[in-house]
Amino acid sequence: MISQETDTEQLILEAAKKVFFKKGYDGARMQEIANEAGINKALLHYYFRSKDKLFEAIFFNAFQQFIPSVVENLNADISFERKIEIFVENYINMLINFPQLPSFVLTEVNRNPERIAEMFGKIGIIPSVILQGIQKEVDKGNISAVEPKQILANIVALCVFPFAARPLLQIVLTENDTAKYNVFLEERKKEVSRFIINSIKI
Amino acid sequence: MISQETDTEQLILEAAKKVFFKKGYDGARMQEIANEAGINKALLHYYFRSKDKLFEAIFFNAFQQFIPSVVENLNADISFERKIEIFVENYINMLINFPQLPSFVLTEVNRNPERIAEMFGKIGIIPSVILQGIQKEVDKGNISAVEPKQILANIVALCVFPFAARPLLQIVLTENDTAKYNVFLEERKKEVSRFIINSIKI
DNA sequence: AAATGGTTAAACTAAATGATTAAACCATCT
DNA sequence: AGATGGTTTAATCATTTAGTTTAACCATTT
Repeated sequence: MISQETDTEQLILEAAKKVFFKKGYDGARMQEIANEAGINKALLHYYFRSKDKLFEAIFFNAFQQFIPSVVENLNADISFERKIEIFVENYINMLINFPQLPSFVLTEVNRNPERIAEMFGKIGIIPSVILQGIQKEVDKGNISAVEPKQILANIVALCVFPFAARPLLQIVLTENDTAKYNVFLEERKKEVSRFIINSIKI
Repeated sequence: MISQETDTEQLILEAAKKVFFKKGYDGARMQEIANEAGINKALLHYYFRSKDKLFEAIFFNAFQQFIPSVVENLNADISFERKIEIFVENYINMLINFPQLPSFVLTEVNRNPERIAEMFGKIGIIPSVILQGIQKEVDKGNISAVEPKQILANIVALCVFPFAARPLLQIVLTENDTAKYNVFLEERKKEVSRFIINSIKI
């Protein structure tokens, strides 16, 4: 019984993720999700009551995955440069595994910006910690006196944007060649940290 | 007569832009556009035949505005660093004036990536020119030997991302304070070019 | 002022879609 | 075998929505 339930529920979640990621909330159709899962449309409502609820499950999960937890890394006893290298490598690796994550989250976040604040609360992330961590490095004189805000924005932008804007950048940068663009993304793991470190070193 | 037509047509375009920018193609409703324009829904179809056609008009315009034309700037007889400063300042200024442009274009580009290639043709932009321009600077030894692809991606990412991800970044960076975030965006005009130049100088 | 032709609106249509209901199904227990 | 209770489906509902039709409107021309 239980295995039955988790199986179907899981099946639905995977199908819903696929469809929502591709079409967004407004473009997704319950029928299409049902087809994708190979089940009857009424089952979706049986398990999740409404499109909203089903979407919420998918979105919360995606949001959690998209917002990186950097706290452990920040406290580690290594140089700031090394911290950046590790973060960038890990985060871009994750994005390579879930390439539609940025465009999905950004689209939905823009569609409904109000509910985002409470989302941060739910996943227990305190943004200020990261900024303070960077400020400490400035105070210690390890990096040049740039506003932590700007540094953090730069790191995230450089990691995420190539995924969020892939359809455009793939044309502009690699003649719309998917394989070439994948190479470009691989190279960014080293390139982004080199770039960041270069720009903030004393 | 003519002024009548262009007036109504313009009215529709402005209303459509407002609604499409906020809700996206799938979330937008013809009725809402009509309300926004203060006219009857049938008039939308009278002037634009279909939702698709109306959207196409809005999207083409937005796309054109979003893709910067850098050719003149690239050929100007000034240092590469100065070119970057000018581009970044102009582009971020434009984005400050049309802040929803990035999220709208990126959302729609991801929803329908296939049609983008021909869009570039229509607006007469040859992406390779920009990359070649950067390569020339590398060859001349003006900047360090970084792949032009990476440099261009970095410049665009740093300019666009703070607008595309504003609802998230505003919480993380400026405690969800709109005025503070606007200051942050202003500061980026200087910050981004400083950042780029620092990272590619020999 | 009557006719003409473009413009606007009200009413309507057909299809799609999220949601509900009621019945069928199926495994487990007695 | 029959009852029980959760699971799945087919059929249906109510609403929304893009698009159409028909008539009213209005300025210009004759």
